[in-house]
Amino acid sequence: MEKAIEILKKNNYKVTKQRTDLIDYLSKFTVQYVAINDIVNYMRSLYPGMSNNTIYRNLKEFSDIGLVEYQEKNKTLVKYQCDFDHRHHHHFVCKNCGKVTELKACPIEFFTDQLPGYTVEGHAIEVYGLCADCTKKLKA
Amino acid sequence: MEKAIEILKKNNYKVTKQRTDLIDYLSKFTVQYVAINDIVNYMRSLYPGMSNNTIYRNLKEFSDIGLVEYQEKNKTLVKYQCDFDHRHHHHFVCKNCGKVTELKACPIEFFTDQLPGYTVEGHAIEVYGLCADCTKKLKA
DNA sequence: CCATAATTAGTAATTATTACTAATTAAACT
DNA sequence: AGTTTAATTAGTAATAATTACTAATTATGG
Repeated sequence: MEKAIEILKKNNYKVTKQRTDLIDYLSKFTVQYVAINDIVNYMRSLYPGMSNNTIYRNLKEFSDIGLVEYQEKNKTLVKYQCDFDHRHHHHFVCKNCGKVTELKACPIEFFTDQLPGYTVEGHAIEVYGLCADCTKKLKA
Repeated sequence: MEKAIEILKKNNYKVTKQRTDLIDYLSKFTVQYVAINDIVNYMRSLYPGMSNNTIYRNLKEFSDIGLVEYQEKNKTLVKYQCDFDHRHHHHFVCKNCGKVTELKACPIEFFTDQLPGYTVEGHAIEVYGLCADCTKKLKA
């Protein structure tokens, strides 16, 4: 939380109570995604007239500075990014329980090797299936 | 085109003129994406009252049987998949000209190796940047 | 040609996101 | 602490994208 506030300040964003409450809520979602719609409902319970604009804008800004990640497959879901030291990584998402596992190793050279002369600027990777726990459960 | 019709039949889909006209139009987009909205406009020029339902449903069905691919990053864009023999592949998308380059080699083991006990069912990969032509042009 | 199950048209509703302006407020500076 | 100002938010509305529903139509198999 304090770290997140630091990051806000470092990027010249003002620390408003809407933003701290939003971060506080988001921080519950580090290993699973939450629907933007749920965020809207929650924030409206704190700030009855809160506008979509404010929420969508903040999520986008948080994403820009690495506090938040959108699910690749479904951009209406977001999660909190708490591992501020390792911003570049990818995700495995369990289809059964929704748990997200971070994938540290990234095979981007695998692709750049196939693209001589190209300028590779970015990439999106997401892996789906069943986590170890759900694999066990569903086989029993 | 004939191959696509075959695939439709093999999957027990009826061959309607709407579908053949849709495939005919889609077949122009093998190395770049087209907006679903453009497809709607085009199809309405042939069938004035054509419903969204019909177009969205057909695109989804075509995707299911491998005739069409949605862009990962922006699901409002689709392209025709003509290489029916190599369904599994990924894409490089040029941010400048929109040209799509197929990536044959796929490093999924890179991830499965990091996920002992997990069941990996699928994955989405997309790479972005400048193609070789645009890299040359933009550096001059 | 007939039967029928799939497909489509036509219309409407819903969901998700963006746009705009006036009011408010955090932060910087006296 | 008060003042300034640029960023942020509320409030409202509009737009974009997608899905839902039912009656009419049509491709396909017999």
